[in-house]
Amino acid sequence: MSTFVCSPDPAADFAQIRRFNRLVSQRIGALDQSYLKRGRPLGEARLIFEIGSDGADLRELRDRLGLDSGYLSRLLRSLERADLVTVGSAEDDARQRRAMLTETGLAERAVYDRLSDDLAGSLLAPLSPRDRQRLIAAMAEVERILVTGAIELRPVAPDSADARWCLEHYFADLAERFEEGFDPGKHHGRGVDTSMRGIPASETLFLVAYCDGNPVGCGALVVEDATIGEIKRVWVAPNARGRGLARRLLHRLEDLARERGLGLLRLDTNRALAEAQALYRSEGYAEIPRYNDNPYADHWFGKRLGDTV
Amino acid sequence: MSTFVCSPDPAADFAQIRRFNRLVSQRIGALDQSYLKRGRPLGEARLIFEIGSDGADLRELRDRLGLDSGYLSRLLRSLERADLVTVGSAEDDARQRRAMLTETGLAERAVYDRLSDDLAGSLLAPLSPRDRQRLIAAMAEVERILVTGAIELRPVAPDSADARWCLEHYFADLAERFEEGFDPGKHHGRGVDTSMRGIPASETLFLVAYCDGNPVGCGALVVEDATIGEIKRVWVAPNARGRGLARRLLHRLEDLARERGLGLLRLDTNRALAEAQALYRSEGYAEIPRYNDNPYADHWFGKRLGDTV
DNA sequence: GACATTCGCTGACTTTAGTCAGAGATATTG
DNA sequence: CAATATCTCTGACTAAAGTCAGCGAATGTC
Repeated sequence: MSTFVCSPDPAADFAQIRRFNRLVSQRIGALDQSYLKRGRPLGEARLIFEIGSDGADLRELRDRLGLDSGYLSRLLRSLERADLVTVGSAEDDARQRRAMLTETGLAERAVYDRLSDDLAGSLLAPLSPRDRQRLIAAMAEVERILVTGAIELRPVAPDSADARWCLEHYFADLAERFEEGFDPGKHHGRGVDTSMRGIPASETLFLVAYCDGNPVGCGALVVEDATIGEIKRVWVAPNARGRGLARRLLHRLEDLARERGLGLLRLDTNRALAEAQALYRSEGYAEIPRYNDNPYADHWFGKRLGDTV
Repeated sequence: MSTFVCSPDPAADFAQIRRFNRLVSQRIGALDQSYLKRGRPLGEARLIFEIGSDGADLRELRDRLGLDSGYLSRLLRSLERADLVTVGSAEDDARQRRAMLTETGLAERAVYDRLSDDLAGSLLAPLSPRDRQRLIAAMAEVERILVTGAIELRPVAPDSADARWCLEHYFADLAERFEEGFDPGKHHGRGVDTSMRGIPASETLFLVAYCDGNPVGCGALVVEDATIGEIKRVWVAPNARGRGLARRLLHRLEDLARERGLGLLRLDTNRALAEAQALYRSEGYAEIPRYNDNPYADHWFGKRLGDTV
């Protein structure tokens, strides 16, 4: 692998991206549109697609498609008239409404699915098997990296809904992976527990990684005193793994620690979490003696900050 | 490199393509649109972009953007009113008209160019240098393969405008590459000359490779008698090289020869054309003694058909 | 030179997309 | 229970996109 990582010519990169954008929106965008129309306004077609087989709340549809409330209402009326959709009230809140596809609507959606496959097929058809394989691989790569770029880290309150959501999944993951199982109530370090046992929130910085508004990972920095911080709860959702997100979270937490003037970061980890240990070692964390009584911890790591600033 | 070339699961490939389409049209298409609007209807913006710095015939614009004649006219009127475009008659045919950007229009287009770069930059900005490099490479790969897939081979009359266009460029290429230069008048084999010197067209099958309607390569099969054919004029435009197009042309010509029941294919080539020789050898052509008096030929190749059928 | 054809233009039209204000039903809060 | 907020729907609107028939000028054809 070559050692220089920056492209020698940013203008060439831009040109490549522009060519790509142009080609893809021409070839795929245009085809997509005409394929998906089926003699129906595009807005309605997208709606059928987006409602999906399980139905969807109007709120959700508006958010996802970026539609005006009135406009969406009108589109749904039109689809109702065509007997493709029914709109009913939600059970818990009669103000909210939920759109469902009818039998006919489901059939229509199935057609869209097939057309979408046809489109994919039409891209692959003229290619040699070798090129097909390469195309798929390159598309997967583009997708992976674009999605990676769209993930952003935001500080949130440790007791916010998104933080809670992440922690629940984190704990469920741990319960599966630890040989001894995991019970979040058994040990509470300082801060960042779902219960938050009285530690002031200002002492805990909680980051959530969002992709298109959905949380896909988290990480916390617990400020223990003026010089020492603890890294906790670094977790990445299964569908977001393989993108270096854990490392990104770790870096950001370290940056935050440096901003606060902390000189030492510590963390503990379980023997089952091999990748985590590898990550910490590769980031300059060295194994240190036990510094807490976490029953689930098998290894303790520490890293001095400041020297790398 | 793995030996199996077909993906084990076509449905997974389709799913990958659909995910890609979705992501790209969402992320790039949407951004593109909002970037390119600049408070102007999208149609007008695209038009400014498409007219380009050299101007464009209305015919061409309609084809490229898929616009109705009346609609295009109206869009241009609107741009003329804004002093961005002038529409004048073509020199040779006063019915045809040509749109040109004014000073202001050119400036406007430059802004679009810059915005397009900004968009590219916004995709790269959040990425690590390593991911940037990978993204560019993967985009280039997707582009290369998609374009390759869009190239189609069509039989045309050897004296058609497109065939002539290819041959002119082919001859110009040869003149540059042959040590001894090249004068198409000096030698005329049977068929396929620009002049066509009286050889019945039915004896010559001429293929042109088209990409988006533009010729990007050619190749001919001259049927010499009931059993022997000659491959001639295999050429690929510089901007379409590196996609295996020459091989594709050759394969198609061989298929045509087989359909006609020919048993032997021959061809000659100049010593300067090393890649061509490599191609022919890799396709099973073996060097044979001189069979014609072409003054530019240094090597003669032959391949028996039938055994590979 | 008459005739048909091509090319772009205009007028009249429809459809699609999108916006905004307010009405009406339902839920939440004090 | 009243006030307030939330959610969806309707009516009235605008802008953009697209379609179609026919006109008139320029060109090619017989």
